[in-house]
Amino acid sequence: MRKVTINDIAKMAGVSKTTVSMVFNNKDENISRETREKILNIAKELNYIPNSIARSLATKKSYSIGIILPDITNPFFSEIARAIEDEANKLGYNVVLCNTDNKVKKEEEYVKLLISKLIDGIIFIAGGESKRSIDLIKNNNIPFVLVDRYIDGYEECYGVFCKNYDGVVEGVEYLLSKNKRNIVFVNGPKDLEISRQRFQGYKDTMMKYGLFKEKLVYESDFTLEGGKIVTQRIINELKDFDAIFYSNDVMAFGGIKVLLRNGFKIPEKISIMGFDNIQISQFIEPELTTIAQPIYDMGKRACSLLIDIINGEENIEKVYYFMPKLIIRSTT
Amino acid sequence: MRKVTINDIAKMAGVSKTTVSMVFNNKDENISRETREKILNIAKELNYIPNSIARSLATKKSYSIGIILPDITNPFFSEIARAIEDEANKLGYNVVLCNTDNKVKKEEEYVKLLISKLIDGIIFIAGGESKRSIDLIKNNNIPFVLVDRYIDGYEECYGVFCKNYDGVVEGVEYLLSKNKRNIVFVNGPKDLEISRQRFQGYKDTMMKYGLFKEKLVYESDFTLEGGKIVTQRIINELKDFDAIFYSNDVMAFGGIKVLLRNGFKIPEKISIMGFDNIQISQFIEPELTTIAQPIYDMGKRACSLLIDIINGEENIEKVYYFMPKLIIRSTT
DNA sequence: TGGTTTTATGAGAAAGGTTACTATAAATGA
DNA sequence: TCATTTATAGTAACCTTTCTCATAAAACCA
Repeated sequence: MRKVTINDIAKMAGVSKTTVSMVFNNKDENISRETREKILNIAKELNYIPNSIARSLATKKSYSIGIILPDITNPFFSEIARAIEDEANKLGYNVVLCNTDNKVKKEEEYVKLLISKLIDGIIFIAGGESKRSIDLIKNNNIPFVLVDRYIDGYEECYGVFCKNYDGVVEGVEYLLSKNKRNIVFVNGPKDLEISRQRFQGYKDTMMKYGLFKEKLVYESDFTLEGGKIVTQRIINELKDFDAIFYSNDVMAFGGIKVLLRNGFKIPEKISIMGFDNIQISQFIEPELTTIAQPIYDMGKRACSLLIDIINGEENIEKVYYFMPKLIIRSTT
Repeated sequence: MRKVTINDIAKMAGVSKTTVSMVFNNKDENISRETREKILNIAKELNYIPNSIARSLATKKSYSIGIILPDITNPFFSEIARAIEDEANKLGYNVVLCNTDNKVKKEEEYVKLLISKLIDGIIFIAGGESKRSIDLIKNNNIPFVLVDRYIDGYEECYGVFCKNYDGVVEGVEYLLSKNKRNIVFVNGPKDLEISRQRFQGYKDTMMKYGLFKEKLVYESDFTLEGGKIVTQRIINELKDFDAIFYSNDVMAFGGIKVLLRNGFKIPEKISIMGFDNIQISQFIEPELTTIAQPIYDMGKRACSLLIDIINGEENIEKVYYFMPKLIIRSTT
């Protein structure tokens, strides 16, 4: 049972395949109603599904975009991915998923793969100093959008980001206003620009009030497990601290767990602040106070921006900055 | 700056494109070392990336698989998707992501899309009575594997499932052993076969001890929000209940939250049991007692099974049943 | 040594399904 | 009747793979 092609339909309808193709592509202002309908009927009868691989080869467009991200299992990324996929689907594109585990090597391999598949564009959430991947994409003239993760030295790229610095400043100010003084900051991997930005927000604010101390700063890896481990270290090493600002929600979850297990009262004894506002942060108990990124909007915007670039729209805004905002819940 | 093709390389190397193609496909036992190396060098120099669309058209293989699931934002699915993607990548395939929100209409559209893209196979996590989609896939001879969600009347399909019935039985027995008697059961959408199976496990076990009561059974939709809502109803409507068995973890999270807010002590006053064992269930506080599905293994198996089918392997096991197991934590 | 058979190497062309450009025939209009 | 429009056909191109066939060199034999 061979697959039905445009040729079969042409033969059955007694017309050329050009005509059939035109009908399917709405370039049919010159086709008689009669012919058009005959073709459409035959197509439906045979359950014709166009071969978009062949179409892609001819048009050099695949109507697919790639999305490269560290780990779909991380709620922050799955929410972004969801937004991207929704928007892509709406605009007639589909999405190829690539998990990199923050490995630049994997990123590069995926980039090559995507290029070879004639992907129309890439949404890239970098896992590190991903310059080689970016260069590869650029050299092949593939439209791309960076999301969430800035890449140092590639400021001229299209991107959708969050004002990390301002978000953290707001968070720290809030903790201070609650009379917290020894605020621990759990940073993300420091080879990520977003980590540096978030940390800077913390440092500057603490400095401003003369409260900054090197020993209050910890680093972890944005994972649940990492949050647990670092929190255990904090408990062991620090005598007095009255708040922990985790630079993402996921680490905060791990941390809260360890703290509760160790008998710390939240928020009475110690306040917890997260960053991201992933969906579950309002479902755990106690609910997490956090700096909310508009995750869905960011993903959606990234996708529509990418498709604008693909379509060669004019006057595109190159970079979008979203403003995060403090959401006060029960951990502070 | 046109894209480099096999032709360019052939011309530069002074050979035919056949030769170049053979070199890249390791069908080169008949090519002299000299020629091979010349070709490889030129390719590297020009940063040649093969056009796999053209290759797909010629070979009728795309080395892509589609994964159709309700919502990537749901941790259960993102964990499965992650497993699938890992395995696919390992075997040289990539993955097209499709979120259906349990809408059969969306499923069908995606199926058509995937077929038109010459996808090599589909992993299908059904959102309902998805017979039309399945029929479409079958009629087009696309290899596919059902995961997690059984489809009534399609028992002969390839599939990777969990012994839902047995899992729930084990869970209920455990609750009973803890002297719980009024065990509420929160079922999933009843148009899903897995819901029916899980419910049956509950019903049979409760019946066995003469404890089954219609009013202890509730239905929700497997979402966090749904879990909250149904739990509020339970609190309002039932006077005495000493345990709630949620038929997935996500609903349990929503439920725990509502219960805690309403002053119920967990597990002292009421025990909570979930189903799935998604990653966060061990990170919330209190940690969730649940019936664990081997989620990663199931995804991995589904993918390798699919690729076996694609490769026409012989003697393939058609259906895999994974045995869930009780994991006792702090909510019971 | 000369001629024939193998073997190694690679050329050429078709096929895959579609689009896009050009050409042509028929119908229409002035 | 000629020019224009309308409707459709023909064909090249997209880039690979794959099959068949050709050629030159090497090996063989007497």
